[in-house]
Amino acid sequence: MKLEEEIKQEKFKSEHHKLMINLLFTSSWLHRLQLSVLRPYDLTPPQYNILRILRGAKGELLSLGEITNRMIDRSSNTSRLIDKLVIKKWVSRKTCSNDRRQSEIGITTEGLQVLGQLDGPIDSITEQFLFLSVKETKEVNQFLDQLRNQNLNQTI
Amino acid sequence: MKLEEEIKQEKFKSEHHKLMINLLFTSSWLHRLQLSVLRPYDLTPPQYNILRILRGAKGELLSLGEITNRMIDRSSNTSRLIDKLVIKKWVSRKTCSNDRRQSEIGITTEGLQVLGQLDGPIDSITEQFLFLSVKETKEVNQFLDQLRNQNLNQTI
DNA sequence: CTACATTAATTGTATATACATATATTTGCT
DNA sequence: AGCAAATATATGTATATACAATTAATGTAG
Repeated sequence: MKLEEEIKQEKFKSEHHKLMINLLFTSSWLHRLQLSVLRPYDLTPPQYNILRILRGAKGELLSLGEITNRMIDRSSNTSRLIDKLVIKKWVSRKTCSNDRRQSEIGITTEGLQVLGQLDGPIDSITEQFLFLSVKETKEVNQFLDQLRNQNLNQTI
Repeated sequence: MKLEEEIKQEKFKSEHHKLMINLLFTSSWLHRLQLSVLRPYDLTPPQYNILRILRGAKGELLSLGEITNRMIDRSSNTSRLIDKLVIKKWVSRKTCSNDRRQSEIGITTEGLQVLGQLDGPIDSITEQFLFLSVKETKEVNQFLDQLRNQNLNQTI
């Protein structure tokens, strides 16, 4: 369905305005898709994001701040998210000995196993994007990167 | 900054995978932009969305379900959001006399006033999109509409 | 070396979503 | 009419974000 039908709005003020709403709407849809894949594994999207970041670090331990910097949603409350992952034993956290304000966070073997099981299902979400050519995909990526670099966003 | 720099990830598995992350990341950025504009008016994005829907109805009263259908975020808990807007006196709600299960919800004069004050600031967010040509904007819109209509999403 | 600012992380509280369940009303079947 | 199914909304509880404030450790200026 076109966005107009989805949200029952006959027309938008401009094509640009529609694009803004479309981005938010589509991302909400994508978020629900993620949820449905992660739910059987007792993971939420931000928790999954953290596990992916830690796996990507290839054994290197990361501080909480470093994880936050790498997250898709910057406003995540990483501290409490890590708490929950530690309880599930998918993540380890200990105080950094050099700087005792920091913590050293890593993914456990169990955490890696859960991620492994999820790789397939998550890839199948990515496959939804394959109807776009690589060239088109690059163009949309470039557009999004540019969008975030207009004047106004300096203030955010 | 390119997404790679934003989330400190050197490279993505594919351009399509980057696009998926980019959509989520950019929408989160857009969300924070909205928050910063709405905050001085004591509104949140979903509450603002509801006011916009009611203004768009041009005086027609809408049921709670109808509002939900028109929202950007379908999983919003409209019932409790309306509660808060009623408390602020920006929205009115009464039981529908024909079908007492439904409610008839409308925007108040005060609600319209708040919206009026916000039109400028919100438009300035939309202006961030103007660096794209109308043709390109249409293409991205079409892409997003198509994306949501691949096989998998039937299940969601 | 002490006092003050800075930094890293945690915590408190309000708002919102996710999902299941409950309540009230209406519809439809016999 | 009587009763089950369907519909519209509300509520309970867990998770997460938003923003402010706090705590603990470190850095630094004098």
